[in-house]
Amino acid sequence: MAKQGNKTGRVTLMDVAREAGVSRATASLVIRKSPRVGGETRQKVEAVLERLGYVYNMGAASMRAMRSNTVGVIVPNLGNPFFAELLVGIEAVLDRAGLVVLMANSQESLAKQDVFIRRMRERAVDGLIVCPASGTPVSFLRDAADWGLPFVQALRYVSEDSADYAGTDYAGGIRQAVQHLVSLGHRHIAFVTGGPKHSAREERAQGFRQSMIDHGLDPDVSVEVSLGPSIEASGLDALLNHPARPTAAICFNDVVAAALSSGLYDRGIKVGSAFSVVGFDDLAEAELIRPRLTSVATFPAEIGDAAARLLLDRLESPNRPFRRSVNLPRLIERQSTGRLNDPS
Amino acid sequence: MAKQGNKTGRVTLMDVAREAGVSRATASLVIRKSPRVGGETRQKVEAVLERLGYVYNMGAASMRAMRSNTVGVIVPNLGNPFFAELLVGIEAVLDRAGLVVLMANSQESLAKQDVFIRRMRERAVDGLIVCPASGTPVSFLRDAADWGLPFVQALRYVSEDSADYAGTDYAGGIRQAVQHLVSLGHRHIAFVTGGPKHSAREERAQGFRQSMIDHGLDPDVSVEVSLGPSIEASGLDALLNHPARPTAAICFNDVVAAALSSGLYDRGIKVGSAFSVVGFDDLAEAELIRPRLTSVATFPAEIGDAAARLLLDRLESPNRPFRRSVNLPRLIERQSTGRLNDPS
DNA sequence: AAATCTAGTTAGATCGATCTAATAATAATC
DNA sequence: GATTATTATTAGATCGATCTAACTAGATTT
Repeated sequence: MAKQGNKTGRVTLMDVAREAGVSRATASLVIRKSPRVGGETRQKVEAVLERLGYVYNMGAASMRAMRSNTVGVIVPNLGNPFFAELLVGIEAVLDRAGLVVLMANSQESLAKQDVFIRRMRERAVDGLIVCPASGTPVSFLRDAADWGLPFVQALRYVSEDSADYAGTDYAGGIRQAVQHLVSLGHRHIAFVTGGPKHSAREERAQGFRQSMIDHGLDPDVSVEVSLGPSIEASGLDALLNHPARPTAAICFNDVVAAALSSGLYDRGIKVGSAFSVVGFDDLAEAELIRPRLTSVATFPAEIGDAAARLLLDRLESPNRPFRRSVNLPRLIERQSTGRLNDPS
Repeated sequence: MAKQGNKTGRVTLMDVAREAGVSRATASLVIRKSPRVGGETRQKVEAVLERLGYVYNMGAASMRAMRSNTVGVIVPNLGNPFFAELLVGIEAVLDRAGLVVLMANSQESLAKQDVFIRRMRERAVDGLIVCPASGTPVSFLRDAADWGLPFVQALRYVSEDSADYAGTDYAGGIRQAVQHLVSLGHRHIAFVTGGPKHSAREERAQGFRQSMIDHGLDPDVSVEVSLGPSIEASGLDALLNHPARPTAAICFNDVVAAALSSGLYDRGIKVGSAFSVVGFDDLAEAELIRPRLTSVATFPAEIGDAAARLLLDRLESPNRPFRRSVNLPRLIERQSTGRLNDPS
């Protein structure tokens, strides 16, 4: 309880050593749980540790040990529950490994992203998990390599083969969605997208094209809308008045799908019968909106889990070859998709 | 570009000093933007800084300077978009102040919360913003004070007057909801709650009781449900079969409200006409579900903003008296509430 | 011209841990 | 019984910054 009489008021290893009648070095070995210290000494030191309320000073330690037990995580849009879930998964794994998360929200800004990475380097993070902001240049990965900074890409990649990557099989997810709609009789299917451009979006768009071609259908029915809480009228018009007369739409993500679904509802178009909508990500809201949203579940927390594991593995052996961890998404059929009515 | 030949490979202030032909001390003054260094010298050093790709070592600095420019933030449930938004607000303010966020998710576990706080102390955070897990003892604040750790409570408080607090006027929000329902003709109103117990929940419950009493109505119609993506049947039964025959419900938060709304929908009870539902928090989904959810907006990002400012102020002057920053919530009327039909 | 002031710079100690290499004490081997 | 291992411990250097207090050299005052 009684504080030691050094300047800062903080209890240091030196205080502990003095009090326990051992050297700093021995005290250090005790807190690091080294087996090279005798049982009696260990107990004595541990008692003092507890009694003085000693708290490890990671800053001092990381200076010599070259290990901060801290990891940086940068997401592009924390306000999106999808990324929040990703963070949940990452945090849970790193927590169990005794690591702490330095978190930052780049808001898709390259400038911010750069600043955050610098701040994290200043804090000597052991590694970085980043969902790269839209437009991140490839030099990004080269820089990280130059700095010797272990680096995992999550959800999006800048380059597939020069860093670890954890994501999900976006194209495969879209394929399931197309397959589902086709089996319900739909032939004219639109892809509705929006927001910033990046690999995850590109993969979905490509997956859509390819799946449509595989089914012998027109792959060019694509509509771009601006993202927001609700869909703007022009986007809805573009979809409904599209020359291809789509009867169903696959959306880039659930936010777009929810906006589309409520937009259709407001125009009196019955979602699930008159028009089918498939979302992507399967956020909690997919289950809550009515009609319940059919969506491709991507399990963001699982992806976060995988990303964190990739990083842990790399910290353990920095020179292992790069890996890709690709989760398999799964279509969750609900009420927003239905069998195509014969046109009247 | 050319790396200096020290052991770790890292460019240090010493390298910079040598290269620029000045002392470490001067180089240090330059990076700290001290006015006590000459213009010519400054430029020379800055050029070298850039050329060598110098990165500040916060760990080394914080050891002497007693400042890590790092702040810990602990939330009880990151998966809830409400807390994610709070985090967005906190992060934005701290980012602008050049501080970095150490983030942790306590999942309402006191044990985890304790571990996280220790880890943050180990990393010498300058301060802490915490939404205390349910059941956090008052000793918590005393400990923080003992450790000299600047501490802000967000959304929930353990004690009102022994630490800063940023939250919202929960009782006032509930009052608006009651007022709204009463003005629509409702007389039998239920309060639907769930999840862990804490000050924010208590304030809402108290606010409900008081508002009902003020309107001369029965304040005791309260139903507890278990939180989850959808509402369990027993909770719904308890509400609908309640002896007081409520015609409207005010929910603890939007997650409960959305679950209730869809539960009612599934039983064929028209929300907004046959039964009115008011949510709390006004998450994005309030706008997306159908019927659109009437909800009390609490602007979590704003609360995060306020919490972060409180912390910044306290870091600046550690001995100022404690403050409470209470946001004013606002009822957003949508479609889930409607005038009471005359009972048939 | 001596004394005082100011602005710019710096050597050396220091923060709190870890690492290296050495040492002492005991046990195992020949 | 001398030599080699093994185990437990430690003194002192070190990581990379900041702080303190001192020291220039030139400008200003007396």
